[in-house]
Amino acid sequence: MKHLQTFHYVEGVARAGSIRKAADDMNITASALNRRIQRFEEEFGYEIFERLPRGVRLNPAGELLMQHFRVQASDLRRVQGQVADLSGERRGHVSVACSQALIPYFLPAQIAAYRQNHPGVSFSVRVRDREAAERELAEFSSDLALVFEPVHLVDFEVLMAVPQIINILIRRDHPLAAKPVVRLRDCLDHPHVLPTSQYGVRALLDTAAALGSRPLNPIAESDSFEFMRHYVRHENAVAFQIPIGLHCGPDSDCVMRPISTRDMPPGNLLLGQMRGRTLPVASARFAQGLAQAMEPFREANSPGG
Amino acid sequence: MKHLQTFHYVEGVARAGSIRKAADDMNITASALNRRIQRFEEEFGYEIFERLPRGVRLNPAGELLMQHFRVQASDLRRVQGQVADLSGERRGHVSVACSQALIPYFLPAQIAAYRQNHPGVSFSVRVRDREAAERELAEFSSDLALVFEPVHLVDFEVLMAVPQIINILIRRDHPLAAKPVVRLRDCLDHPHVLPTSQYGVRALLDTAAALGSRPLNPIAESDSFEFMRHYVRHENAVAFQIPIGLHCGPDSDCVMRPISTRDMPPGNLLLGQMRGRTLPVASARFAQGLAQAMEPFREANSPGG
DNA sequence: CCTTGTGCTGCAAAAAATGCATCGGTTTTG
DNA sequence: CAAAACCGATGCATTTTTTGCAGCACAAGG
Repeated sequence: MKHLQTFHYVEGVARAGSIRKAADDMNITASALNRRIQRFEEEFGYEIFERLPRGVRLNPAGELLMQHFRVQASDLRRVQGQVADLSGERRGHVSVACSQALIPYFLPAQIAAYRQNHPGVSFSVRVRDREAAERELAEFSSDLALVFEPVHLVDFEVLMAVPQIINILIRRDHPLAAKPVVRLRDCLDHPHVLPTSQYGVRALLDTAAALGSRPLNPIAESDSFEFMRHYVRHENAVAFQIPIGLHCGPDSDCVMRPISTRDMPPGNLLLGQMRGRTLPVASARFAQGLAQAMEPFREANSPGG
Repeated sequence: MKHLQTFHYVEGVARAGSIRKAADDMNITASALNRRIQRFEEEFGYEIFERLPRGVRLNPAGELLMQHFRVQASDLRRVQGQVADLSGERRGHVSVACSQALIPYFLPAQIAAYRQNHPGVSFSVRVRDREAAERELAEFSSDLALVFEPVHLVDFEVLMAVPQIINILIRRDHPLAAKPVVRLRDCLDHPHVLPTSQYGVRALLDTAAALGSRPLNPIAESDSFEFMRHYVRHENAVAFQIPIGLHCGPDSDCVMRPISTRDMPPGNLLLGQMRGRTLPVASARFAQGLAQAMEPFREANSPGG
């Protein structure tokens, strides 16, 4: 959209931290870009960048303005969606920031199901840790966030919450597979792999371990749940996962077992949006569908096994 | 602001109902304006005007877009206000749509008081009947509305409400001046002047008269409270007014007397804004002050006498 | 049937944005 | 301590975009 060009340029400069770099990124001359900024500052009435010896940086006024631009751009997309809707097209675009756990099974299935009814709607799926997912919402780069145990919850409007008991993922021949429910201390006695600290599962494990005064002693740590999932097959270790993230069929070589709630409280898987924002039609509908689909996972133990 | 130029043009065309007329109004050629519209429609992806044989008219998509533009423009002003605020200027502009009753005493005093502390803030005061005031809010042409007995209340977010007992305004030598509280039927026995039907006072009188099965029989009807106020001096008639609208000092030749609440329920004087909107700093502050100043008028009878 | 008013379009002129080279400044580097 | 590397700003020629003018086709009203 043409009249948002200024926004695009300002954003580029803010991101690059220098007009020249930004100009390079956006295939424009530094002088042209520089003048665009100057022109805009003039008509806006205030400088929005502070000029540093090594470049530029948004000043508070600029931050305010950027937020305004983001809202504006997002709202324009919403209007376009509504217009498409009333011309019977049901088009649109939905962008979701989500935790890794949702990537393999849950989200693909949900999106496919939604697209079956609305082929005109396209999706962006971004894997983000809890922190980044919330930031995406605030910056209007994502419409929805689906995260396990979000950190701040400022500007995060909860659309749906389902408690999730943390499960361990082990091989069928692992000694712990015999019990239907396992204790945390038993898990820690066996070799275990842990997610890195930016993940909600790790945060819960950290506090639980501290309370039980049993130190975590991971043989491996990773920011990839997929890695951990595959690793347990090799060394017969214990991995941790929330039930919604994994389906262990009866013919799978792995099983899941819930950790006793006496050791660890369930964490919350939250579906949320930017507080106060009016979502585009497509996103709102999709969120509704997601919420419905999340319901069965409420307090769910390891499904199958 | 440059990037809102399209908005300005679209609005002009929508208002004029024809591209050529709008072009004339806005000092631009019809061809240039026409092409702006076309270009915009192209990049927006949908037509926003329906072409009629005698001109153009916004289609539903266009209506949606206009609303978006209005929000956007209003939000930009808010941001500019905030920026001015953080550079310590405390500038801004407040626009108020209000009923006639507030014009002579209440609003001038309030605005003067506010401007004493914030000389950088300017004001627009528009006299509007209840209907128009609410429309102004919805179209973002006014930040605040101060109306007696609003009609629809959709999109009207109430910031403050004070009940107002309708008073009669009469000369000191009028027979009804003897009683501290008057009955409606007694008023109707005397010659009386009434506001026209778009006003809240009239609406309340209409229903009360209907309930008491006593017909209204105005010797004069006017849309100007000022006219009615002066008329009572000439023919010794009865006029109706809400207490906040008038100060009758002890040396005045007129007095006010409340109508018994057995005959008429108090109406509400409401201060409101567009639902869900974030007001500019200045407007929000001023609204706060207004609300405080309204408090003493709660259920107030004729002040002074 | 002609007049009036509409939106639309080809073409030349005017206006705006861009690219290039360069200046004056600060920081980094050798 | 000087040279190199960046930085934002600016003057000027060029390119791109926008505008104005004139005229077209079409529909309504007299």
